[in-house]
Amino acid sequence: METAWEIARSDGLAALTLRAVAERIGMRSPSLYSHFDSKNAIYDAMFAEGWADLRSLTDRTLRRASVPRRMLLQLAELFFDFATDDLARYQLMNQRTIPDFQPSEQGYAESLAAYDGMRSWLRDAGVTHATDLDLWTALLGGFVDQQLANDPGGDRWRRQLVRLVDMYCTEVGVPGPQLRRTR
Amino acid sequence: METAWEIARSDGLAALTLRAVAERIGMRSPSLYSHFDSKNAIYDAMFAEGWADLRSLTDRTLRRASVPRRMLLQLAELFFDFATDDLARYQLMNQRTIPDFQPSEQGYAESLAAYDGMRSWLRDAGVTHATDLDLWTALLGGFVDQQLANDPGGDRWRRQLVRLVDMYCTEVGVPGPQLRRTR
DNA sequence: GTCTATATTCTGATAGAC
DNA sequence: GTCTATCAGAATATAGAC
Repeated sequence: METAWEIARSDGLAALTLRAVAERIGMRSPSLYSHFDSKNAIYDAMFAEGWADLRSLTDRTLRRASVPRRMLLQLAELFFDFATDDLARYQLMNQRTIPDFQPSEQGYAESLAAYDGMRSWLRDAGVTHATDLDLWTALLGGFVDQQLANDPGGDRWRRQLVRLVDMYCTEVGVPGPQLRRTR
Repeated sequence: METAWEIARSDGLAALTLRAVAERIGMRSPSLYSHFDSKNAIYDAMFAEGWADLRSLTDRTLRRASVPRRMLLQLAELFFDFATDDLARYQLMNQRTIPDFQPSEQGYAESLAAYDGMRSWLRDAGVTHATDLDLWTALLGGFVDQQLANDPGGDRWRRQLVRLVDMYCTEVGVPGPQLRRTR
């Protein structure tokens, strides 16, 4: 798994091959079939691991009962940094990059669990409407996408996260003063 | 080109092969090299065509001098519908799905021209700050991504576009009354 | 411009010995 | 669990006849 992630990160998600994985760990490709049923099974394990990592990171990092707007900003920064940290992982988790790959029931469940986790944090901030949740995911995803596509390694969108959270909070009615003073 | 688009749409962008293209039009794959230098040259032509189509569609459809908020809504709907109409096209134009592909200078110029077009429409609405433009692209892209990934063919995010435009206009200071009355 | 033929390389996957 | 050997097929690309 480690090696698979390394290859996906450096050469692209679609460039992942069994031979490349096996070679790097000093094995032959058929031996991998003792551990995974197919290549897609590797993608699937990576998919599940990505979502599990995001969830555990969130649980370890965020603190409840802080000022709602501050908490949402932390949530946004956490997700943004996690996502932009690894393009291949983000593509696997959130975009349909690999034509044949579809997550298994387990993998899908992992992604739902992560989504539920995020939902509970938003609930703590008083956000419960389904449309408000959809708005949140779209805003965050959009920022991540632009950062990855148009300024990889930079902070052109990352530095507007505070503004984004303020705008969102105002829109959905999260109380509290603005986090940011000027444009 | 037509056939290449068809294959990319139905089987995925990465599933595009010279053989498949040639077969569908009653040719042999080597013959394609009389028209394109390489496979990536086909991707490149598709990339440029996608951006050119978006630009010409925008120029043909939008009207200047309407109410700023209305015009921005039209711009948003136009882009959203164009993008969600064809996942493969969107991936090619906006995401790094094909590991080896990088747009040529011409293709890149086409994308810049389309971006300039969008910028001029936003300028007409009084939006000029670079950060405000970045915010616009991120918001729109995020909506498109969520629609494609989580509700393909549906309208779960599409129907929140009015809300998005209102929120954006309020944030960046586009004058005029709200387009929408309730959540 | 299109064809046949072919080079070269890579792919995921299986059979079966150890 | 790991190996060798191999399958069956696919991929992009080139050479050269017509």
